[in-house]
Amino acid sequence: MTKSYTEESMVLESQSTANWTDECHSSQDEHDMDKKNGMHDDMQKEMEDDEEGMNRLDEDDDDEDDEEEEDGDDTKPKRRGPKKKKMTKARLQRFKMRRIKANARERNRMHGLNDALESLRKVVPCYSKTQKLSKIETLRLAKNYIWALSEILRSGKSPDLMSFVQALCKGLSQPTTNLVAGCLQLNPRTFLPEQSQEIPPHMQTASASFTAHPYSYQTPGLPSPPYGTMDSSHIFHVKPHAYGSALEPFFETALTDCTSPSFDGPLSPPLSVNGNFSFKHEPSSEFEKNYAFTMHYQAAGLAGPQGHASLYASSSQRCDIPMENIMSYEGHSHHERVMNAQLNAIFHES
DNA sequence: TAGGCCATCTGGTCCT
DNA sequence: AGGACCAGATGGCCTA
Repeated sequence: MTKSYTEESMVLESQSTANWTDECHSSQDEHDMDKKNGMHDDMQKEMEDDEEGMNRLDEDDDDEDDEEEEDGDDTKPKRRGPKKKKMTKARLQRFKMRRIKANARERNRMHGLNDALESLRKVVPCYSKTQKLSKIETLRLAKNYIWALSEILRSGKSPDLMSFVQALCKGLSQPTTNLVAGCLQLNPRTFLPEQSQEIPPHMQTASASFTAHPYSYQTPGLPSPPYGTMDSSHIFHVKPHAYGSALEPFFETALTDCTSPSFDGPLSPPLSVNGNFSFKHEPSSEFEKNYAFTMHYQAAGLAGPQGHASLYASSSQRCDIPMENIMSYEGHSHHERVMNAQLNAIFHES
């Protein structure tokens, strides 16, 4: 393993590996993990040395004071300033010990972070055990998801399918976009830039109106593609509007869609007071059948009409969804449970 | 083979 | 002093 060597670590390197070769009561867990992760041979050797050093720490610690006084080299002129402590064997070992413990903590911390990320993967659309979203894509999708749901809550209107998916995929890489589309049983090409002209006029309108995502990834500081390639403001060449007003057309369109012949239900908020969160987009043509997509979250026990009823006109007014079109999230029931819990929390906390 | 993603180590900084 | 957090560096794995 190549490391960024510091003075201290180089000393460590040269002294420790040569001297501490005896008893090794190393942690089997760490070794297994390292092997699993394809740890370098010399890295493993290093770890072994570290652990040996740890085991011998107690013995050597007793000698520390004596060794610290061994500084007596009279031939060199004395240096001013704070005396730099000599890196004695004991100090080296203490340093190594600290380093080992710090490494372990850091590993645990990162594992905790990864666990949290894994939890996040499970509650955003497109959870798959087999094809995991990358960390960065998970965060981006989650952010888009939260944003989209917030807008639904804020406006109290159902978004149309295409715009919702576009919102989800905003700023995501092409592969992730495909993945999300696949999970939602959509054809990703239907909302990719080069295919935009194939989108039915009403969908183009809806999509175009959803282009003012305030947190677009099309910013100079971000890495070059594939990131940021899905910003629909450049997809549809529509001028971004200011946040807030920008979404209104999107939800207005959704409203229109919901009252169009494609929807047999009345005007309906996607998320009712009872926590019934549902989209409906019944395909009205062969073309649209490709986009069959639904979400249906049943959140029992959420605040009743007295709670957040004011947000939405009536909990009984919903666009219900044909169950045959239910989205194909892996672990959908789990997803639902988590969502229910989250909605519960949201409604009960506010 | 290049690029993306990831796990790990490491040193620095801040806080208790 | 020690722990948490962070960012940089590095090397392994995987895929187009």
